[in-house]
Amino acid sequence: MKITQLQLLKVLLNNGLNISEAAKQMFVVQSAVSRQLSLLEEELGMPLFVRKGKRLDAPTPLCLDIAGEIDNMELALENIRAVADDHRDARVGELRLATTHTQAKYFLPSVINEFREKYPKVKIHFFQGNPAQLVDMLHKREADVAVCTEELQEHSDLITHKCYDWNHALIVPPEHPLAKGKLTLERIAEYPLLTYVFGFTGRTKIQEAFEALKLKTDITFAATDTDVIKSYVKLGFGAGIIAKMAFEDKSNDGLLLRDMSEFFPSSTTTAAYVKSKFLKSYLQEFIDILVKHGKLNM
Amino acid sequence: MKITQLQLLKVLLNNGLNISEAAKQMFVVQSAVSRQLSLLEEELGMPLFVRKGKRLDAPTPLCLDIAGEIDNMELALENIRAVADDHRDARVGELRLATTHTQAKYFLPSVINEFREKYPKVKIHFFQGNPAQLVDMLHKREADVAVCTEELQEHSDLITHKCYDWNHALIVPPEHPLAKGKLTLERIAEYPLLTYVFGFTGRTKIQEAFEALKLKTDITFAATDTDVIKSYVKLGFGAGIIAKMAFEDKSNDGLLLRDMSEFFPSSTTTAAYVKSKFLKSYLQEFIDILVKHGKLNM
DNA sequence: ACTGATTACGCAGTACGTAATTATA
DNA sequence: TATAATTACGTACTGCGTAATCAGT
Repeated sequence: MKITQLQLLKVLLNNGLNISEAAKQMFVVQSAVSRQLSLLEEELGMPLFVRKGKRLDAPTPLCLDIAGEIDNMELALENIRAVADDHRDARVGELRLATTHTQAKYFLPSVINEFREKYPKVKIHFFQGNPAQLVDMLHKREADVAVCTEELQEHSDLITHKCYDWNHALIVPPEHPLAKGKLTLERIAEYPLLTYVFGFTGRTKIQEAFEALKLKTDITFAATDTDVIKSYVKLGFGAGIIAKMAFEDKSNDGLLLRDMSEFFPSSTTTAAYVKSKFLKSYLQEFIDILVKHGKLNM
Repeated sequence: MKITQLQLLKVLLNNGLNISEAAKQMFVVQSAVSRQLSLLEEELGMPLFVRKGKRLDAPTPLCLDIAGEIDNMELALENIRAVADDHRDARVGELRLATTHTQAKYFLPSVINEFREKYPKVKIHFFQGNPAQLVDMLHKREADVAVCTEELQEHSDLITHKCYDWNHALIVPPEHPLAKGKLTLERIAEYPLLTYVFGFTGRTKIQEAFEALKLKTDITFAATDTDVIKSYVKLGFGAGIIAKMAFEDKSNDGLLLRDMSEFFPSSTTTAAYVKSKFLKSYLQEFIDILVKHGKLNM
């Protein structure tokens, strides 16, 4: 049983059981993949895929049962390499950070700044996505750490660190009716709204608050990031509901901010990584900085 | 990075860092081991052992950090093989059972009997040892399941199943003064006692009960198994304190049993296996039978 | 016809063994 | 001196690539 044979199996599962495609990803020719797969099946004494003629049609139950163990093995191997890298030189390496636009733009800059000062030689890679994608990146080990607001606590195979709590706020142009007077959800619901798409930054909490009062909202427009929402609010498309901290920015030219913390429960921004992952020392420290800056923000 | 290179590292650590010895265990010559070790060190970019001239003197911190991950990897590989074996034929294989003498003799026979009827083709290997050794065997994966009374619940990397509770009892020859009259710990402490050695079958509970009353005991004789204790009790060496269920045996010829459940807290016999181990279907069922028979005993 | 998988065969890299060398107890 | 580790070199094996064959869309 060879490491590459087992990895091959995962690659096949992730590429529609296409041997040719798997071969490309592993930088070998099809015949090599075909043979290694046969050898592995022979060693295990059972087929890993049901064939339709010569094509792979579906994974066998055995194959699926094995897949999880291969994940464990790959993680162990990556950890071994990480441990060695850390012992060799704990100040170099890369940090693959998966996060959402809002966190990347409004929370992380100061964190990254402090981190870069301490570890100038660590290459930082940003990956953006929705929270579900971020979790997926962690599981596939394409990212080391994820930072976002939703979804993270629910996964028992992730270790999470609370960074900070925040609330939502309303942004409107000065001439908008909601710019003045007492705010209520009932009043707000009368106007077109712009906010985040589902799965992002507390969108469900917004939804639930309105629904709890049986209010129908006119969410004209939903985006993944605050900047887009702001732009359209400026253009007069309606009132925006955004993460409050996303307002602390120079480019708000003229928009008014109104607190909405009384209407929606606060959200928590969280950092996470996979449970049995070995954290190189600079990753460990990155998490520490994240949490520290989170506390400063509160 | 090759599987065998990583396994080699564990073998070295388990054999006093002796390359020649490791070579024997891996069925290759010394030079092969030496070279593979060098290659691994080269790939990791750091030495795994500090050398004293040409001999390995001590593992580096890196080496120790890596060792745990290698365990995970080996476990994953063993699980893969086990899954495949299970899919190929779930009725054959081996069951490596680590247990103490008392459990092997008085609790397990009926369990083994039922199991063998269902799985006549599974080879059963018994390993005996003290509870600490049993745990060690699980960790080194030299045994699949351990059954004993102590030590198991405290290990968070083991999954445990309660089998049954039991109490201690006193055995004496008919002519012994303790054969008659009301039993008290004070009275018992006046006579020479025979019981289990430390680390076995509730010995600490016996100790603690006497100490709680500030009684000094004369434990003349301690053994790992009940049979030996019985023999010496018959020879008049003193009174024996044994697991009560160990009396249900033909060969007690003449010894008297007196219940002691009021003096010592009951003990629990438990089955355990390592947390992330894949259990073949017959192992799963073996555990079920263990628990079932445990309940019958209560 | 075209895409995709298997089989056959030659070549290259890797790992082992034997043996010589060097170092330690 | 005996034991243990490294280095050198020849050999066998394993895994890849090219190419031909076979099967499905």
